[in-house]
Amino acid sequence: MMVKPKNSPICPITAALDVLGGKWKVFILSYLAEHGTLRFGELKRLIPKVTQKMLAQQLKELEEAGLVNRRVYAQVPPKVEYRLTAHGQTLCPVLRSLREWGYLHREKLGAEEVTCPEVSAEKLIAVE
Amino acid sequence: MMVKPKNSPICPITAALDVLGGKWKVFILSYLAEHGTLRFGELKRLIPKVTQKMLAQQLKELEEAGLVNRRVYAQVPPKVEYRLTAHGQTLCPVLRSLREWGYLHREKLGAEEVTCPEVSAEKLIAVE
DNA sequence: CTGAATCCCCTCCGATACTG
DNA sequence: CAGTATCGGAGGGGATTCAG
Repeated sequence: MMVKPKNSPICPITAALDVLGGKWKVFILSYLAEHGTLRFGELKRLIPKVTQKMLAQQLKELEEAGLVNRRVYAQVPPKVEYRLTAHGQTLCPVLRSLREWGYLHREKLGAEEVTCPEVSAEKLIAVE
Repeated sequence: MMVKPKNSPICPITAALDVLGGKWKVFILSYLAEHGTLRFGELKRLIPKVTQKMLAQQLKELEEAGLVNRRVYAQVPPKVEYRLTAHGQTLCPVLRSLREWGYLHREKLGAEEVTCPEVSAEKLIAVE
């Protein structure tokens, strides 16, 4: 009697991207995975280019998705901490995998960029 | 979009998202990882909601990023095949990881929908 | 069949200002 | 400190048409 999905069976990729697709969500999740618990301002500092508005919005969506937990301390000045939920923690392998690839990918880009920046063409001839 | 400042030490996440951030790129890469080689029309059929324009655009960007190889057959009607480059193949673990998580996440969503959505004790008390 | 080119709507998101 | 509210520009991306 499991009234299953009236909707179309969503593919796994879609299911994942629905939740992770935001412009800053992977950053947020990644930093939370790394640091465990972070305050709003700490996240803001870790992701300099995000605006307050977007950070708050993305955090809210992540919370609604059940990936992030929001804890408010009743004090002045306000203090709000964010951390991954148990379900959010299941993303850690994915985030590590992505970050690892990004690291290697960046290295490869760096290797390709060697062909130009500051060394004159003359000096490059010698190589290879 | 894929503008990368020359000499800034980009974090791995940024490096990864610069290349994968497009709306359809993960889908494309995932299907190519699964099928090995696909024609344009086959990709279009596998991702029904993408438009021709976006599919072509995203494929072009992936090609420029060095993740996808484009092979054109000189014949009429035209035939163009896409596949992952060697470097693109290094993404397979990431894609598998993501897809696996999406699958489990989707299951969890289904399970959660059975429960009462009225229960929202969002603030303060956060037990785990 | 594969793709480029146009038009154009509509969402996203940045800047700014305000609140508790 | 941690948000919310509002406005407005930029551009993502959809529909359509043209081309090889």
